[in-house]
Amino acid sequence: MEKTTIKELYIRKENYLNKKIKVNGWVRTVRASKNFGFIELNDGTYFANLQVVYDENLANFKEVSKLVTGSAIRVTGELVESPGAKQPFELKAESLEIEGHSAPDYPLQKKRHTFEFLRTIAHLRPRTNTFSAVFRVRSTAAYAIHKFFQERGFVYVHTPIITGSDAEGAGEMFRVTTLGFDKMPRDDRGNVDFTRDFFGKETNLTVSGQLEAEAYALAFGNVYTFGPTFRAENSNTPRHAAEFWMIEPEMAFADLQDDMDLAEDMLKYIISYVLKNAPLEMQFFNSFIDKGLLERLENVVNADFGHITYTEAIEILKNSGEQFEYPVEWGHDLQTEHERYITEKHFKKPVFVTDYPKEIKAFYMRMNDDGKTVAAMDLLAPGVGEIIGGSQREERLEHLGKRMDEQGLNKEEYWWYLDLRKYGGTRHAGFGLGFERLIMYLTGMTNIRDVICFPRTPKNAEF
RNA sequence: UCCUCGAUAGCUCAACGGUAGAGCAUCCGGCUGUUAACCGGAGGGUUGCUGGUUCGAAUCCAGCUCGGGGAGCCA
Repeated sequence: MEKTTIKELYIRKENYLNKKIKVNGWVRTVRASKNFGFIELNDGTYFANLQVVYDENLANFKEVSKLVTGSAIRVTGELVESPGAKQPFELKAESLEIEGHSAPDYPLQKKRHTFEFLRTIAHLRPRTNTFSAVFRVRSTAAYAIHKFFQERGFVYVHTPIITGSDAEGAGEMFRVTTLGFDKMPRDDRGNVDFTRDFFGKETNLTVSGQLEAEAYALAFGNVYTFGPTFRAENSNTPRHAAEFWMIEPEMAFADLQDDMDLAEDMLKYIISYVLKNAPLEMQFFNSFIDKGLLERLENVVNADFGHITYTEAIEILKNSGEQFEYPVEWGHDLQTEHERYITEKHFKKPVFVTDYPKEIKAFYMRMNDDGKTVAAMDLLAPGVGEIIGGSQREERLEHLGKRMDEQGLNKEEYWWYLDLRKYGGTRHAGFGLGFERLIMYLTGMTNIRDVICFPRTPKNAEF
């Protein structure tokens, strides 16, 4: 007999009622009496458990009554209407095989756990309702991203994980080496001799696939990356991880406005897709994690995102009458409190802030005609702050070289990046979306460690 | 890295200078329809670590470790 999922039973119970079925799953709890008992069974496909009723007719009745939470079992029997009020049906067990016993010290109990504790058992937490929902939504959102870009003809590019550029400018990097730490080869001046290393040069884990994506955009037109990214920053916040996933589209023959249009379309598409394809999970989050979640997401889908320049943002903040901890002044980067005011209080919806002073932005962003600002955009969203950062790239070789000089970058190391401007350079633009931050936004989860299966953060690489 | 709060049984918490407790979980027993089942019993602790103050420290003080929240860096 073919096995059935518990989700299938709930969705199409009329197909199974009063018929013999077979299910697999893990025991959530056992309520045993002298001559019969109940098992709450969960197979990871649905929030609701399947109530299994068993009695002395089971060959292994005594053993079943002693099952410990967490045990893996297979049950065959008839699905019948339940006399109990709390479930529409139940499985009357005819045979129950114990696939894997659980030890008595199984750490998950049927009562509520803190997320902090569950992080210490990251290998078991996917068996809880919350994490079951989080990682199903994560999977759905990942699919939605591919679907969005593929439907628009974007080419999926796998940029390297190991990079030879040691200054992509996006943050501290993890070094990749096969050199032994106890006897590092040294050159004449006592520096580590990387010519003896595996790649013959210093290499690191990537902090961004953007530069490589630009090369492919200037061949395919529209491309996107979607892969792991690594930052060695000592960031101890609920929004940062050392290993995370990032989506980086890049479009040739596109300017900043095209870039923002794409970002807005993409966000709305993903949200709509997840709302439609993971409705149970989204209702769960709305009920137990974040009461205003569905309303907020539906607003985002229906709202036209706000657009202001950095200079306008400074004016709004100065005229707000708010007392900010950090002073508002043209030329300083917007602080978290400033971003929150703009998106949560002033606009009450996602807002693109554009045209930042060149001093506070990366070298590759395109210089505006005013000579003071660059064609950058940050998308600020209520609740999570900066969710997307992007720009139109500097395609003019002279301007790019000047900016690299200003920021003290070694142009020789970027020879191939500069070549892209030399051989048929075009207007082009792109952005980066932190996948985990998107998942946080979609689920209402407030800690990035709870939307990554096995999160890597400073002092934490267990599992 | 800075600021701030915290760490007591497997989990969630109480005890706040005077004998370390409860609920759940676990183990044993009872119970013929349970619903975070119920009833009875049992085991379970170097109170994060190190030092100090005190007749006496889970409790007060210092340092350290780890964790939460906020900030910076950013996605």
